[in-house]
Amino acid sequence: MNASKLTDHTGYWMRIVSNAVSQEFARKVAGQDVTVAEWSFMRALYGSEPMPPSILAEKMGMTKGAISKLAERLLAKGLVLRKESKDDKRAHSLSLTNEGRDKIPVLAALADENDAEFFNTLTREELETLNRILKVLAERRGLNATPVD
Amino acid sequence: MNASKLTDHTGYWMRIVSNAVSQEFARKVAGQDVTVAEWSFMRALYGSEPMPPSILAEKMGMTKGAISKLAERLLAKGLVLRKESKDDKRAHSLSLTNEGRDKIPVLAALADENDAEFFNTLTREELETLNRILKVLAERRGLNATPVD
DNA sequence: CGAATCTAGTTGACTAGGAAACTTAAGTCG
DNA sequence: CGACTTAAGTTTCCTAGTCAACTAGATTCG
Repeated sequence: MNASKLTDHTGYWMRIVSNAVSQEFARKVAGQDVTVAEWSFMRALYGSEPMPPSILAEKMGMTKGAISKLAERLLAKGLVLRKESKDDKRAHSLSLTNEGRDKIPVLAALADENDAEFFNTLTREELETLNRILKVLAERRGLNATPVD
Repeated sequence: MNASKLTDHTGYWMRIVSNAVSQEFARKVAGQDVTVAEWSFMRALYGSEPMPPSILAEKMGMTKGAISKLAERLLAKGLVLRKESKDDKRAHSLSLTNEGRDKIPVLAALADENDAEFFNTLTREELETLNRILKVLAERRGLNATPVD
């Protein structure tokens, strides 16, 4: 390796850009009394059957602990519902409340707006490529195996 | 907006993928007694003139406070040097120590390895597109205005 | 020149998330 | 059945980063 040059580090750039996008989005959703992680959580839940925290953790690429705390917060805000499992007393499932579901379009609109702000300098084709790549990468790591409806 | 479908949220997917990449990388560099942010910090410094914390904050998309603490840690580890400015007693500049510089290739190798692990399923062309897009986005936000040597 | 303002960087209070220990509930298998 | 082992979630401890208040050194301008 050359002493003064570094090859591209995709992860490095991705982290920087992602942080910027998330930070800006955080500002946008703060007005809705929701954090970025909470949006992520709700989005993962949206349109799916109720699911256990463990699955959610996998989908979001977070630990069980983090999900546990997130769920607690969302529960307190009345946006998420926790239901015990009948056959396994350890397990439970999480789903959106009506209030939570109602909030999705609002948050999605903010997400669209934020995306636009960051990514609208890309050509349509570039953006599609980017989205496709990100989803492929996510799926390949078992992240967010959302039914591609 | 359809009630059951969400459009693509590039930021959402980027965050999830980026987190996964960073988490894995964190595990890899832990053996070098360095964190991801510290690597980022050192990488930003590498091959450039000594620079003030404020510039570094901009490049990395972090706050001054975070940089201040990061610098403190790296200083303690002997990887970074802090020098007072002559003409402005508030200001100082940060640069890598020899030890810090020596560590770069090792860390870069780990970064390469990590990148490979995540991104080698992409075609060469996809990867180039991804890198190009990320850099464009970073530059457009004034992030990491690294001289493209 | 001196008061007000601005700027560079640090510090403290707070929040979020990871790792690992822990709790409780299932399974397994002699 | 009863002792181990495994699994689902929670909790505790710790680290890292944001935000806002703060300190100290420049700068401006009456």
